[in-house]
Amino acid sequence: MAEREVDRSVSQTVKAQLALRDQILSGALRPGERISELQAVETTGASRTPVRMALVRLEEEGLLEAIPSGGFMVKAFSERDISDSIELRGTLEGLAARFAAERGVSARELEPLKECLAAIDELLRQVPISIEAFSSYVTLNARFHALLTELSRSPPLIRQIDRASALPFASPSGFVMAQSALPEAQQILIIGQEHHRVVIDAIENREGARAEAIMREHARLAVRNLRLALRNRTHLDLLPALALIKSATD
Amino acid sequence: MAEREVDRSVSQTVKAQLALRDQILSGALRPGERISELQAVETTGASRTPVRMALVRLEEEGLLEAIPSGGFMVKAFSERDISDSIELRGTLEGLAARFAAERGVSARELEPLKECLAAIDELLRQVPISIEAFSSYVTLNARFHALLTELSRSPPLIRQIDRASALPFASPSGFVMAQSALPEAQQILIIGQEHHRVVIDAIENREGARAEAIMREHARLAVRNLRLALRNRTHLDLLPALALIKSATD
DNA sequence: TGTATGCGTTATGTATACAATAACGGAGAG
DNA sequence: CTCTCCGTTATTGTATACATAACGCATACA
Repeated sequence: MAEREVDRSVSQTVKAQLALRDQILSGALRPGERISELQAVETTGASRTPVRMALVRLEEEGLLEAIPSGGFMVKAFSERDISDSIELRGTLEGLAARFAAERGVSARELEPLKECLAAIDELLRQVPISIEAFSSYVTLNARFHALLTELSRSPPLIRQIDRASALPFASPSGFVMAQSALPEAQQILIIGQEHHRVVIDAIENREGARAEAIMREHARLAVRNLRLALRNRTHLDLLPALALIKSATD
Repeated sequence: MAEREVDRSVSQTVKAQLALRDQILSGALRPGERISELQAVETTGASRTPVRMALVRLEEEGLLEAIPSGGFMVKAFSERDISDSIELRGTLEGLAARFAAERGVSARELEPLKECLAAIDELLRQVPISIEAFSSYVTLNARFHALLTELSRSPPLIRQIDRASALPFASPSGFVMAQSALPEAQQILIIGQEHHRVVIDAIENREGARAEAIMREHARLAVRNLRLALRNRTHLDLLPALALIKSATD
């Protein structure tokens, strides 16, 4: 078939990677399910070579698992895998905060962080928070975490944090959304914002240990809340990525 | 050419990946240098498809960097990148030690760690240590760290530590070899062994915080020693992987 | 002499054909 | 009726051909 429609604006590899990731996170492909290359070729519109490159990348990202006899399957995660991933990310972010504090950060570099902080404050003034505001919160929070990571000025650490965030439930947006399933959601967001404020203060005052400690606490709080949220399964449709949890945890 | 000699014992992709990694770590390909696919095809004996898969994997490993206009180049690291990578790994291992301590480890699981410890003690009894003994030490030390990581029983964490060790200088073998360049090498090994002993003790007594702290100290020591070793550039041929340091640090 | 443009060469991105292997099903024997 | 073996089929692994974009060089014009 020569009349394959080709979108030349992005590479076929990237297109296939995005499409497959969507399929996985949306739950169209279930955990444990084998991904057929041919099927992926049909659904993504790319040919086998870019599809295979995308599969390799997704495996490295942690969303897929190589099958010894060949091919890939969608990875399945236990509840503990998820909480460990969040704690792992918190530990890495703690190190980033410490690096930032110890190495010093100019007022100008801290500016965007403070803007984020102020914007979130504004959102949280609403009681109860609206859906739109919550959506903005998710974006701003992710931005805050990304900026904080950057402050470490450590490419290897930034890279590792990015990798740790590849798992959707371990990303800032992911765990905020998981927490939102709880009745105390608003209170949780306010506490989280307090953490944000403290870490900036610690970095400004070059208190590495405090900066690190608060980010770890931030993550531990997220873990506790995730545990609670997983009890209230009814709300979990808020986090489609949780489709990745293996059903064995039921 | 149909008469390409093919080794069917391992996949061509793996073969290419190993061959390319060797070329990078041995310094045959210099940092910043662009890797030509065609050239890689010739040197590895695989065809372009497996070579490309290997390149993608090596990029994800952190040894290569994608060039925006296409293709890959050998990544270059600054001295700080290296020390950050070691500290990063130490932080992750600290978390692993804490998990092990908090979650509890049976005596049977601790057995192989203790065997490692005893074997290293045996080696360190030699003063000065022989080349062969040092080589055994490198292996045993890597084994100790791998076993400790496993004790965390956290697949996401184990995975992340493996990734952090992909950079050769950040692996246990890597930094031990870097330290060996120092005149105080033997003393350093003895201190490291003391750390190993403490972490096992902490895990046995379920002291998570102490187990974590000692692993982080272990890494910080390695960083300090690496800094010293980098001053004594004359000895650095002991660590071929240091070919990855960008010459800008001269 | 310097710069800009155009063409040619080379390398990468993509598609597909071919080969090998593993999984699955059916048939036959115990 | 069940287990095993063989054949078929489907899917992955590999190779290569083709398309396209980038780089460099040369030439011409300012």
